Amino acid sequence: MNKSEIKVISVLERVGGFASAQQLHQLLLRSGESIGLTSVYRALQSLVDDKIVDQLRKEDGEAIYRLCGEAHHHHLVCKSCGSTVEIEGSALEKWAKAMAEEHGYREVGHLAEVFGICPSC
Amino acid sequence: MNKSEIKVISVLERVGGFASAQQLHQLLLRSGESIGLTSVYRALQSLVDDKIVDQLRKEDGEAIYRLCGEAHHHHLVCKSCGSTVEIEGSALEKWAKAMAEEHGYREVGHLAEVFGICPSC
DNA sequence: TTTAATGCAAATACTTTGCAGGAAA
DNA sequence: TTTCCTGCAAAGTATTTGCATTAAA
Repeated sequence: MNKSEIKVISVLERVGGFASAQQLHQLLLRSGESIGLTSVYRALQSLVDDKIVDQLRKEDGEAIYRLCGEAHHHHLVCKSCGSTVEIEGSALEKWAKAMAEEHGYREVGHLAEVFGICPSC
Repeated sequence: MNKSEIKVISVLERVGGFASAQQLHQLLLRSGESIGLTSVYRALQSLVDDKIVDQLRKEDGEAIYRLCGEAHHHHLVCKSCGSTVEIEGSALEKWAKAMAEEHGYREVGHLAEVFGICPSC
């Protein structure tokens, strides 16, 4: 955990939700921190790898980040405004495991996302 | 509905699931069609506006498209050799629907992929 | 002729990488 | 020293736009 990562975590805490790398960089500069955009990207990437930060994509393809809530979860994403909700996935885990076992697959992982239009859109 | 849009719809029908603009363009070229990447993007954008095509983003930010309301299946993919098996997904559909309803989401879709190491690898 | 469609090339936006200088151990 | 950290500048990638050419009506 280096300086950049600490700075990025603290600004993510301050934001309390999703923000893009560019926004986080601007916020850091405005609060007097000295940090390059490159370091923000590198810190975010490392935090995502360590599962400390969640990464998602807006409709326009820009990545947005926030501090992780729980361990393994999935997302319900609004196609219109991009707002997300973490959802419970034990039924999905079981399904993925069952399907993989049925076909003799080992070291099983999965990827899932549910999308739609949220109530406020 | 112009020529490009018709070509894009037909290749999406052939694909039967999600594909990126770049993939669709390659597929069209390989099947002997003459079309520019620009036209593929323009056709997709127009089809998305008309709600004929669904647009999503992969984790890496690339946009993927599929025909709306199309019944689809899922794949079990081998991380090692890339071979795939079609798997049954009714449990997953139910889960996705339940999660979305619980949060008041409409026009629900989902994206899921299971991966692992296949028996022969 | 008037309008719409097409595609190349350039522009754009976000993100990643190469590399050299600097900090830390 | 040796290793890691930084950030500028350059490169990379997906997508969009300007513009001149072509097809269609």
